[in-house]
Amino acid sequence: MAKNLLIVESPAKAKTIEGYLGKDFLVKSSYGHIRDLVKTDDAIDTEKNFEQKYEVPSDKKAVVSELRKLAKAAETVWLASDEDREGEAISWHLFETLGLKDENTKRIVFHEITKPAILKAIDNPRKIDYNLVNAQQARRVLDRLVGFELSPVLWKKVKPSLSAGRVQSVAVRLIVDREREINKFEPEAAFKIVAFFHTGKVKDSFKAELPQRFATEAEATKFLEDCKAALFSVKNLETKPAKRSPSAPFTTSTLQQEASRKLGFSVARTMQVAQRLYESGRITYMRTDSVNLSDTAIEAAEKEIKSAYGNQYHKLRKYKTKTSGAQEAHEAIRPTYFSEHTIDGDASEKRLYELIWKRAIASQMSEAEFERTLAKIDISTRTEDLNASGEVMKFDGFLKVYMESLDDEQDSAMDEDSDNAILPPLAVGMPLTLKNMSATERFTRPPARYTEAALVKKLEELGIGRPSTYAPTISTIQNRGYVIKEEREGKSRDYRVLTLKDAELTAITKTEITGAEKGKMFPTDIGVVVNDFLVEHFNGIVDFHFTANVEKEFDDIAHGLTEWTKMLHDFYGPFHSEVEDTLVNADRANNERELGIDPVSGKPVSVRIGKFGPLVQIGSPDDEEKPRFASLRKGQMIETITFEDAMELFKLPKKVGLFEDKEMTVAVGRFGPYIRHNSAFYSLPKGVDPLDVTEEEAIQIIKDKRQKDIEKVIRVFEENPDAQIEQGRWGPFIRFGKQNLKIPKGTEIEKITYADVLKWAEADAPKGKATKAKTTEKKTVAKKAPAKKAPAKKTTKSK
DNA sequence: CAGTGAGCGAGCTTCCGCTTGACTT
Repeated sequence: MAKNLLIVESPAKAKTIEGYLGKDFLVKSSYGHIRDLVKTDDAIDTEKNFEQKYEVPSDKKAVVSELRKLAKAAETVWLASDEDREGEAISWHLFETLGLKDENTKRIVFHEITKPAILKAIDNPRKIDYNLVNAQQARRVLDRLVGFELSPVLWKKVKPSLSAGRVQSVAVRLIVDREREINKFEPEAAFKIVAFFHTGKVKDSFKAELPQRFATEAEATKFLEDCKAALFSVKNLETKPAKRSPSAPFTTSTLQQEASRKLGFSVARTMQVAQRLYESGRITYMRTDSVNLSDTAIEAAEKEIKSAYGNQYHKLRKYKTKTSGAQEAHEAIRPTYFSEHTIDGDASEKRLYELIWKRAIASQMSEAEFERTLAKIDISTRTEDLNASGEVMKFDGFLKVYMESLDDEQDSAMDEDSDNAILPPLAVGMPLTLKNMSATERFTRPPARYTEAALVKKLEELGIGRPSTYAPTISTIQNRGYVIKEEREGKSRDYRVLTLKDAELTAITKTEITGAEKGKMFPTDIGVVVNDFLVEHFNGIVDFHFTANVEKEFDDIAHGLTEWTKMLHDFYGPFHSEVEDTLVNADRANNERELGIDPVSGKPVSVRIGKFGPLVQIGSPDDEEKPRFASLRKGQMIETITFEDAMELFKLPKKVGLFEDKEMTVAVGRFGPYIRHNSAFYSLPKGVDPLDVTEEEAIQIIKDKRQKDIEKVIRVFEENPDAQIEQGRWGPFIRFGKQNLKIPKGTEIEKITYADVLKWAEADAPKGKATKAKTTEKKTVAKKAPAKKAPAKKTTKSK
């Protein structure tokens, strides 16, 4: 048995460290936290100084009992969890749960997994820092109190099963606020002047722009008219050197942002792929807020840069974390071996690795150097000057490997086409020939909607959430139905273009699509209702600075300046009163709004959240005649729907005629417009307006769909017409009544018999019972598991 | 992907942060 047991948080880390330490050390992992507050409402006794009830969750029991056994046998136990609040608490929980003794327990910390760092840590052991542990307890207890007191208020005042919390509710608020800014936004039009000149040789033409814009078409026209007979010349030339520096290596948040922009990954996908790279030893730990590189990494990068690109490309750089609240328990995300420019693996692993490699390498490279030229062009008939700018790269530096892409926000702040073209040789006083000039009507743009990654960036700026929770938070707010990531169609908009060419002025109207979105975060009506409710009654909690403020107090606790229970008392007293008060006094929230009066019945038309989502309604339940109802469609919201749009909703579902003696009905569902016929669904092709589908068109759509279905069938089983092999998206599968069966790998399709199908269907039917039986040790678990299953399934299915 | 839309009421939901697999589609 080894003399020393060293416990870290992650098994991959344990493996690496074991290699550094040799035979005397057994290195094991706790797999994160091993204890947590019990899941029931009595986890914290607010009357007794916030006394907590902890338990080892069932999935951690095996880990804990193994560690306990090993700890008993070891001479010394080294607690090597991360050096941050959570890590310190993990060490403390291990100490308590494993029944460790002070005299043979040592607490050590390191910020990088390198041999010198580990050895140095072992030479400098310390004791558990109870101030830091208390700070974590305060954090944990506060989050539980907030989450488990606010959520039930929502169940009572809005809808069951909703949730609220210090992090998720602010994330939703950001999205709701942004949506409102966009709705409120009124674009302003202005005419932008762009001209193309040459110096005699037509192929040397270059672009110039007027820095100011004209508010009206009349002013723009006047400008172009003035330019008809004008003489143009170079008035001023200025050449300046410019430099661009590389970005710091990746943290979790910046990796998520770049992977989203450059690879189109969701934050969850980025983390999944990064996890695989980490586990296979390709990269360092992927949940980090630090931009720091270890000395060994900096040296390795230097060596690689010098040998691959030359000495002039290297520049030693150390980065400082700007994010407030960063705990820097790890290194930045970097490749383990800089010499590996690419790796084996699937496509997404390769692409993400390359991104990480390039960013880390570039962070140790020299600046890119440019020469930027700005030319001012005189117009003889006007006082304004045109600007032309060009950029020549003198030295590529880090750009040889890595170019960071721009955010949407930065994007819209910049001119769409302010490219860095090359200017031909120019001299002051040189006359210029105008090729053409245009005045194009351009509109100011509303603030950009959040992508998942942009939301993570914002949360990080506000100090809300941690690297390990960004991706889960983004998932939570979508799973709760507060926000939805989707595609929305834009609207077309006309704009004017005036062109001056060969001393002739022409004007045309063009059309563009504006406001189309893909993969952006939109609030849902329920998200809006919950947000407004929380802002009205619990503004302190959903305030953007709440986390930053309590973090300061946690820091004070960590430094021994504040008693953690006092901090919680001061918070909980007023908070709990607010909860009580809201439960008694607040109205139910459904964001009801009256839109107008139905001209046919004379009854009021209103919109609100109903039992099954947002709806419009004509009349009220008090009327003798029952009210009429219709659900809102994709992209429509309670807050913004117009009376006209609401009235349109009552036109569907609509009967369009008969086919095979059965009625055909057109309606709009969750996945778009469809025809219902004989209890089957046929979606309408794109671009067909559900309101004016004719009987003939509907019949054709049904026939087309049937034809396509027939083409998909590979084989039908004679024994049962409900059993057939079909070509699916990912290959053939068996449709057996309502069951979809996988075909086992290596099976020849020709040889499948009906008996096989019956056998596979049988095997497919009952699921997941074996695994559940194992976890029924505790009464609470046994009671909860089946009850949980049923409603959870329903909600996921109804999406 | 329809239909529904009140209120009654048992028993359920819920937080954030630290880690991986074991699940399904």
